[in-house]
Amino acid sequence: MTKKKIVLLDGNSLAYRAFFALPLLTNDKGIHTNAVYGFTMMLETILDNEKPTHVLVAWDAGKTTFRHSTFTEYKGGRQKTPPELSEQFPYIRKLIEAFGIEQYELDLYEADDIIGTLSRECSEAKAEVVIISGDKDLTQLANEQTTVCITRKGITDLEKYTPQHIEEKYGIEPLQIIDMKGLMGDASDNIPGVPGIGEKTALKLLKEYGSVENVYQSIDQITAKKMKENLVTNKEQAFMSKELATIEVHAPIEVSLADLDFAGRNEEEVIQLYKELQFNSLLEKLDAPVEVQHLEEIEIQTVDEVTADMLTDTMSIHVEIDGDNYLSASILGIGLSNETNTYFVPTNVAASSAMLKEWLEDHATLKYASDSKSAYAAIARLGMELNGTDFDLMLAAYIVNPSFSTGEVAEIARSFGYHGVKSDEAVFGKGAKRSLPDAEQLAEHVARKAHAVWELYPVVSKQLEENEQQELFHELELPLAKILGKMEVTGVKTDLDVLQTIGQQLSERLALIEKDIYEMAGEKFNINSPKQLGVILFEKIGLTPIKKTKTGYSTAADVLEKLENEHEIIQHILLYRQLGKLNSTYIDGLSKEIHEDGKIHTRFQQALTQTGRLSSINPNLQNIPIRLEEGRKIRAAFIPSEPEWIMFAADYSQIELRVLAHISQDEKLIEAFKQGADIHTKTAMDVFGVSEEDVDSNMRRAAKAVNFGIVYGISDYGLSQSLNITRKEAGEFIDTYLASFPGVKQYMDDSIADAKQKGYVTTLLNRRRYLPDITSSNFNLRSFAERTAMNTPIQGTAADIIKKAMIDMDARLEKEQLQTRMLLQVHDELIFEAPVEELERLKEIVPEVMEQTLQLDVPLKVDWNHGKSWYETK
DNA sequence: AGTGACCTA
DNA sequence: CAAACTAGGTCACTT
Repeated sequence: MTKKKIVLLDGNSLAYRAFFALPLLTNDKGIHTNAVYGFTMMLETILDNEKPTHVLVAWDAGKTTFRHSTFTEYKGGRQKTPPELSEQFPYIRKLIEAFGIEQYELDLYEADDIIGTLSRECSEAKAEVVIISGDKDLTQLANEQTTVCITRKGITDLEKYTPQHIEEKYGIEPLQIIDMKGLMGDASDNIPGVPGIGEKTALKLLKEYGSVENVYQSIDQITAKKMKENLVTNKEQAFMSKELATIEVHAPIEVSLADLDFAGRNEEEVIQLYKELQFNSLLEKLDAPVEVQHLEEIEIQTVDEVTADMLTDTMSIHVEIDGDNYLSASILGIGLSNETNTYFVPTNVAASSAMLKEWLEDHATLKYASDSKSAYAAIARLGMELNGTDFDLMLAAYIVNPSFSTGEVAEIARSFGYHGVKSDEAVFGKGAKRSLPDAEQLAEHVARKAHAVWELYPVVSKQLEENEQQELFHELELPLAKILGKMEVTGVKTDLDVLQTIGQQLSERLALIEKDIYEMAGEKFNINSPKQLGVILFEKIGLTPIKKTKTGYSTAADVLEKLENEHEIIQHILLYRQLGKLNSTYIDGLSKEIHEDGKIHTRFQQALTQTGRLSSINPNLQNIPIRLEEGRKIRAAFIPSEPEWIMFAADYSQIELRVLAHISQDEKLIEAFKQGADIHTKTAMDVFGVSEEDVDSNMRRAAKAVNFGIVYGISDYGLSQSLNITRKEAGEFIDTYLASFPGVKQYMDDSIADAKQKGYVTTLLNRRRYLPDITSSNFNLRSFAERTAMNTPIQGTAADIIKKAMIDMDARLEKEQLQTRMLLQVHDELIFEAPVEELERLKEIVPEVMEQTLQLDVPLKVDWNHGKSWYETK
């Protein structure tokens, strides 16, 4: 007989974990399904990986447990279970049943105790036990037979706690986890512990004394005065905490190993349940027919000729592309819809229709687009223009809430309660299995997307109205989409020869460095593999690892820099990495992106970032090297597309700090910018309390780092890292800064308070970002939300400003009938190509337009440069 | 598909 | 106490 293997799952803990790890999903009946889905994924993975002979899911019985008679406040202060999760518990139970797994709960006891008791019984019987939970408390149960798996991140990533792992991680034995909890407490269970003692201190005490009892027996040996005092005053509390943290391994349970036989799941029941919950991807895996989504009946007409009666004053439009790159992938067809009709126009029909062209180009007929930028660019490829765009579903949804915009019509539609359109994945498949459906299905899908836009127009518009974001949408994002489309289609001329020459030189240098590294290491290995590099540096050469990653030793640049004096191989590796990056990403990567027209056509994602910035992809032209000269040379490859033209670049100086001055209304900061002072020097004067002449370069550097930190939502740790000083010193810096700029301090506090009260923060032009984690009990999540609350209005307002400047700039170029073309935006910078005759005019209007686009209480300042390539605009 | 490393503002 | 400063994209390696 094969050896028994028992898997014990902590039902409540895993359900919570699944719920919070996944975004809210709903089935067509409006029941939330994310926790059930997550739980299912966990179950499938665990059963697959562990192949157990016996399984049990243990549940907490109710609110009151025997621990409450020890401490009435046990698990006090917990937020009540969200209703979206509560409604899912019955489904999780059904699911477990369908999987053929036993479930058990016991009055007055928690799931922990059931698991503890069973695992004791099983390990006494020498059976192998695997415990799965999100609660680290359970690690006290680990022993030679028992492994405790704790969810790490997401839902299927588990950290396995064996006695060895606990020893490595904490330096203690599993049972001492209880002592650790006794000393440090546990905020989530409201176990008090001893004040002032956290994980680090608790472990130190345990390594020295072994247990809570021994700590108190040897209390006189403890020299740290404050800690000793805390220990003495809270002695009772420490023992009580230890008791609370102890899992009962002799609970009066009525199940035993024999009851937990796992014979496999009932396929039919599982399929039935998956259908009800609409777990389509899981159904596919089971080779079960996916329930056909019930879609509202609409009549769709595929047209072989566009006729006048089809095209009305207002219609929605969706241009379907084969893939996501509308600049190069083929155009599959156009969907058009209004209140009476929905059409699919195949690409060849559209391309040859003068009637359609006239309608598309007419400013007086209004179009509601699914994604107007892609429509502009795609329609331009058919030799037509798109005018009269009055709505853009993707942009509108993004403005209402930047977090739920994937750019897919079906997904946006669903989040606004419209279910009449299938997801692209359902129609095309995904990954390697992606393929075009037959003509009829394609026509229906495209037409339905257009119809969805029509149906959603009033819904999303109303939301924009309620949020007071109509202006942001109509005056900023919508006109910008057209300009960005134009920029993408224009593209940037790129000189392949320049790239190849640099690439050649890089390759030669890399070969030499590679040889040196192999010699110093004494063997050949893959320098690009952090894993192999770690072995060479920290095992073979014997350097001291400074930081660890999840998978091994960290070999990040900041770690290596600290080791630079230890071994000469380090600097070679750093150089190899730096040059290798240039070669792979910038030389090879960019070369591949040059089209037949000799240009690179990036795409700007307008509905992606949480702050309102743009991002650039395929390729990313917003991260071309500049900091180091070797990389900067890449910029020489970006040149004007016409002979005798020049590149012209203009950037905002200190835009984020100016925005901070404006929105915080800090008098000193405003004054500094009004005087046109060097802001870092001015900051140094205030923070160090010296006069301008006495600010040395170190002070200025420190002040600059503080200014950056302030913009990012500062922490003492972050600043200490960037300045290589202690956390304490960094903290003092920040305090001094905030004391001398009280308006900034006030702004920081107000932003967080605002986010807590309203649930979101806003920019100057009323862009929103929701921050649900701002009230989280998880320190990490909450801190992150707080920094975001401080940073987003600043970064987002700067994004608003340059977007508005782009619109003004485009209008100005048009008005003055200039040939100059706007090519790129890099967050605080605009790059143009221009005929040399227009240079003098640009020097005047570019800074003027950018500086005057919005009136703040501080002036905006723009610097500009020009040259024969992007490299020369410095 | 996820991770670590490194490029930008 | 614990964890650790904003927003992105791409590459190579690994699973």
